[in-house]
Amino acid sequence: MPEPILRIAVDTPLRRVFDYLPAKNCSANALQPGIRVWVPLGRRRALGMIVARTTHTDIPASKLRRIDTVIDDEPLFDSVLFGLLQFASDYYRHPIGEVFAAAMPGLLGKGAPVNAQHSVWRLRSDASIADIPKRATRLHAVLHALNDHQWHDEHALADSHADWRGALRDLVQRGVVETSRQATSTTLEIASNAGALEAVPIPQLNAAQQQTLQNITAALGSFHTLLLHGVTGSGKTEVYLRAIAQVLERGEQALVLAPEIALTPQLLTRFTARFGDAVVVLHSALNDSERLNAWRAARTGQARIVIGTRSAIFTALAKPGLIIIDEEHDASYKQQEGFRYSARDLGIARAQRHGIPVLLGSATPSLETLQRARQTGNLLSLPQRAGEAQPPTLKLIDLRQHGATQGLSTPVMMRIREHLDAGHQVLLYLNRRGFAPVLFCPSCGWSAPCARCDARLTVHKRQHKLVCHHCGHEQPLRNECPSCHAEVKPVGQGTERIEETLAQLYPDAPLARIDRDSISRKGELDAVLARIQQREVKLLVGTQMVSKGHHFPHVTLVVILDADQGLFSADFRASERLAQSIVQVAGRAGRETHAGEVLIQTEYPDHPLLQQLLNAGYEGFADAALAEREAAHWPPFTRLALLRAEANDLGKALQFLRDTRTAAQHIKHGKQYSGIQVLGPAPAPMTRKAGVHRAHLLLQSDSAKTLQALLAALIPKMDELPSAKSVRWSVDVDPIELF
DNA sequence: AGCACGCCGACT
DNA sequence: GTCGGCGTGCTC
Repeated sequence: MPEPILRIAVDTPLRRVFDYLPAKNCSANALQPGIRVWVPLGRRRALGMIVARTTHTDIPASKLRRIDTVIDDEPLFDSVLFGLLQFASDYYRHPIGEVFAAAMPGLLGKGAPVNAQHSVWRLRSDASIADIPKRATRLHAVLHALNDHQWHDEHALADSHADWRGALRDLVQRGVVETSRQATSTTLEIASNAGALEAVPIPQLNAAQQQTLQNITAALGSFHTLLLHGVTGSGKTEVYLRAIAQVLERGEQALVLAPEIALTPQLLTRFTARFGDAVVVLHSALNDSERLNAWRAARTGQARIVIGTRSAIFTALAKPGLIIIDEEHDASYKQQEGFRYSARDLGIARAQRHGIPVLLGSATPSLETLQRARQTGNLLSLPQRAGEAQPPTLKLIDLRQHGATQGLSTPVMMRIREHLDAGHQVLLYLNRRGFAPVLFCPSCGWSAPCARCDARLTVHKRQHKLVCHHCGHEQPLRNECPSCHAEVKPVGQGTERIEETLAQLYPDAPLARIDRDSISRKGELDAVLARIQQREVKLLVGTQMVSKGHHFPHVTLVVILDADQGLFSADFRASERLAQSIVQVAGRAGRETHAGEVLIQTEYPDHPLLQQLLNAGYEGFADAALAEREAAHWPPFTRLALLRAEANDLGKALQFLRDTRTAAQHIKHGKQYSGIQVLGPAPAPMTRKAGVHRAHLLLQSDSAKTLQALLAALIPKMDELPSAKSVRWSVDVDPIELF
């Protein structure tokens, strides 16, 4: 009988698998899909994942090599997760080996055992105990404990002698005792202790929360995609906690995804206060072994609740019961380089494969999710704030009518004063860090450019630097124009400048700024948040960082300093993002007893987007935006794939994409790919970034299926194009950034 | 991605 | 005379 052939995914950027012969002295049954192996690849050894067994290969026998070592004795991923990863590799057109590598903690990718291990010892069968002197009581004490010739662990030997470790070391050295490592067995606790740990009373659910929870409970046990559209402060988290308690009652696990920025200590405290050490967290601050331990705990079922960021969607789970994706609209769920997956979309696919519900929560759902929920009817709403809190009132401030000095209009300045005088806190939002976005010469019109990007340098006054926010390049701040030697001026507003202006206007009000420049370490953010909580800070200015996840219960006035950045963008998603930002920031206001006030500064108060948002809320905006998307054939009514190319000169990138376009047209002619538009190629909006020139080709399709079929045929052709050699290119399926 | 091979410039 | 620059090609 011929030897089986193993198809193995290796961690390389190659879009194919490799065939190998079984390892020597290895039972064929040990080689199952999902098992990791070490294989020779070229001149190196690589970690591979068995994806299939066959009996036939087209690879000539002379080229076939043998698996080196089999790492696992059971598959790392269960069949559902394994299938999901194969699907993801297919769907996102990313090399399968890299997909597997991305799905496991780093140490597993380096060959670490999947199960926790501990040392064990036993008496060697050929041991000659007679040679050990009688007076060596320490050694004999340990030998006595080992006299049944079985493997013993630390617990079994610890009582034998005070220095049992030293004795074992000696016995191993004498060749009397042998040592090994055994998998640490774990017991899956099915009994739930949900609620038992809560020291503080569990809040009562209001009627809407109760209804929502009932709907989620009813969905447990089968696949549903549920959208929980709950306004800020409506008590989504409490609903999650109650739903999770139900999942634990069923003896199942819950997987909770959140954006990194929303994984605040407060949120984690809420989970651990309710569920104790049943919770594990997977976030960026963990080191490799902590991450592996959390992952193992989830896989064995010891951890009943897993909270994590994007990549946690790949956590192996012993008994999954519910997937929750909080802030599902957040762009950070889409990986923006390499394996460009969406954790939200894979979360839905995973739930479907497990036959469990997935709960997508947001105050500002993505249009994709909203459209899906409207079609399926699985829309759960929490339209009101929980408790006493009132919704904030939104008002536009017409900058053409009022003008602004240093970015602040007169009505805004007055309202800030009034709120401060009433003893309240004020939050100002500006999504632009630094002092000013441009350093300008009024005499000759020069403005400081980045040498490597098609962008202006941002003025950072305090650090006395000019910084490119796209490539990180820095140079000293200058006062003089390099071409005409006139004095140069910072133009426009950044958070640093607003902070300075506020300090001058309200010298009595303690001030804090929250952006990437003022907060470098996570601890600093917590410290500032604590000062705000304790009302030591009265004025708060910040970027996106302040708009996500944090609660500012004493803030009664929110000012959106510049609403106009997203109004006229070429990117069809810009208006959605702007609406989400406005609603999210507005949600920071008035979360306690005082009603909040939101002032939005704009040059375009009549803009339909702002009008819809003010008059009809996020739902009204979404209706209008969806109608626009449908008319313009944008997602969610079509599907996109973006082909990006970069090269040291733009011509090469464009030439490659023109060749790609020709190849795509060719494929389209050969088969039935109606409903696919090939748009471009075109230079990227910021063509030169960090010294490389970038261009795009966009594929737009009526259906995901045809788009997939076209990509499947097109990508191998792209690999073979001669013009591919001088460019770096990548595929982005369901892109969210079109540049 | 690694990792080699291979063919042209500045150094002990 | 070598060390080493990164273009090109291959990995079952």
